[in-house]
This record gives sequence, C-alpha cells and structure tokens, in this order.
Amino acid sequence: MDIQLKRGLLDVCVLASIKNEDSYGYKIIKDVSPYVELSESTLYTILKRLETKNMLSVRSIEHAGRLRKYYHITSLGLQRIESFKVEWKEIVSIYKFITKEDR
Amino acid sequence: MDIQLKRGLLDVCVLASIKNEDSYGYKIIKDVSPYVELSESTLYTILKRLETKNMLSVRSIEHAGRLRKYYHITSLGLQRIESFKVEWKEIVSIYKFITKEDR
DNA sequence: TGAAATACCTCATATCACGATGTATATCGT
DNA sequence: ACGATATACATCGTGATATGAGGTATTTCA
Repeated sequence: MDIQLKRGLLDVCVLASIKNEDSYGYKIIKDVSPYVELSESTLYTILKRLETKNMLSVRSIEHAGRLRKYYHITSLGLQRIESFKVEWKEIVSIYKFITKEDR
Repeated sequence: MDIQLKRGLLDVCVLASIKNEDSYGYKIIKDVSPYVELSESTLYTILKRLETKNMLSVRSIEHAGRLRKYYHITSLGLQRIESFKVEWKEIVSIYKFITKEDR
C-alpha cells in the first residue's frame, strides 16, 4: 500500500487497537498488522506522538520479569476516533470524485 | 480535514481531474477544491512530482496572451488510478477495523 | 546452547503539504 | 481612467512524519 495513504490512518488505527482494552507495543503491532503494515520504529514514534498529544496515557507494568508499557486511551483519543468518522465521509466523497467516469 | 489523511489522496485526485480532459493548474484547483482543499503551492508541487514520475505530460499553449500549461495523463498515470482502486479496498478494511465496536 | 520470540528504544534520512512571496496580464466595476 | 479582483504561473523554507538500521535485554523452545 502506498506510504502516503497510510498517513493519518495509522494514528487512528493505533488508537482503535487500544480503544476497548489497554494494550502494549508488541501486541498492538500484532493486532494492527493484518490491516496495515507497521514496523516497530513507526509504532513507537506514533505512541510517543499520541502521548504528547494526550490522546493516550501510559503505565509500566512488570510482566514475566520484563517491563511492559500499557497504553490507555484518553477522552481526547476517543474524540480523535470520532472526528475520523466524520472525515471518513469526506474521504468517501473524494473516492467518488476519483472513480467518477464522465467529467 | 487532517493534513496526513490528504496525503496519497491528493496525487490521485489531480490525476483524476485530468483523466477525461487535459487541464491546467488554475482549473485543476477549481475542479478539485470542492472535494479537497488544495493550495496553489501544493498543486504545483504535485504537478512537478507527477511529471517527474511520468504520470503526466505537459505542453504549453498560448491563451489570451498568457501562457497556459496543459497537463495530459499518461498510461502510468492511468495505472496509478487503477492501483488506487485496489488500495481502496484495503482502506475500507482499515476503516472497518477502526470502527469495529467489540474487540 | 543458540536461535527465535518478546519487548523496549533512538537516530538519520527522505518525502511532502503549505504559507509566504513573487511575477505578469486580463477583466470588471465605479 | 484606475484600482481591485481574477487568472496563471513559479520558488523557497519549514515542520511533520514513516521507516530502515541499529541498539539493549530477557524468555522460550527445539
């Protein structure tokens, strides 16, 4: 898939993957990968960005001797998902413009 | 609309706007604007990029004393539109992932 | 024992949208 | 006659960002 097309989708994908249940980096990749390719470096960049924007909160939990950082969605994160749903309508109208045959 | 979401959509929009009839910068903006906001600086950047990628060809035509650059879509440009249609299915599946309620 | 999986992180690079800015002519209202 | 607006092109610098390459450390399993 085109790199540029993924932009804007990725942030919301990550938010969606923690929406119903807190999750951590490694698991998020597993969950999202079937839908969008997502490398580790990209994910951690996104997680940091979303944290800076207060769209998620973090808490470290020890698990099997290793540290895990669990990410929890905030109300701002939920709002981001909602505004994406609005933007989706615009995207669909753009899609129709692109695929329109006679113009 | 989110800046990032536009990426990847813009190039294809421009290609779609010249698909059925050759067009020029100023007209392309008028045609595309109702669907996506598009500034002049952005458009000319895109046109140059698409030309470099051989997705369109250019020819200058004198019109009312002023120069107009008409853009014509190439077979590579048409291919780009077709591959977008394939990518669209992926985008829809991502949308479903994002809006899925129980996970 | 050693490879693969789990789990985190950083840095440099390339791509790109866009505001600001600039040039020049035509048209239209007053 | 004149100034504003529309038409039509172009460039540059900035900020945002996806990703490959690299790094650390533990656990699991063949």
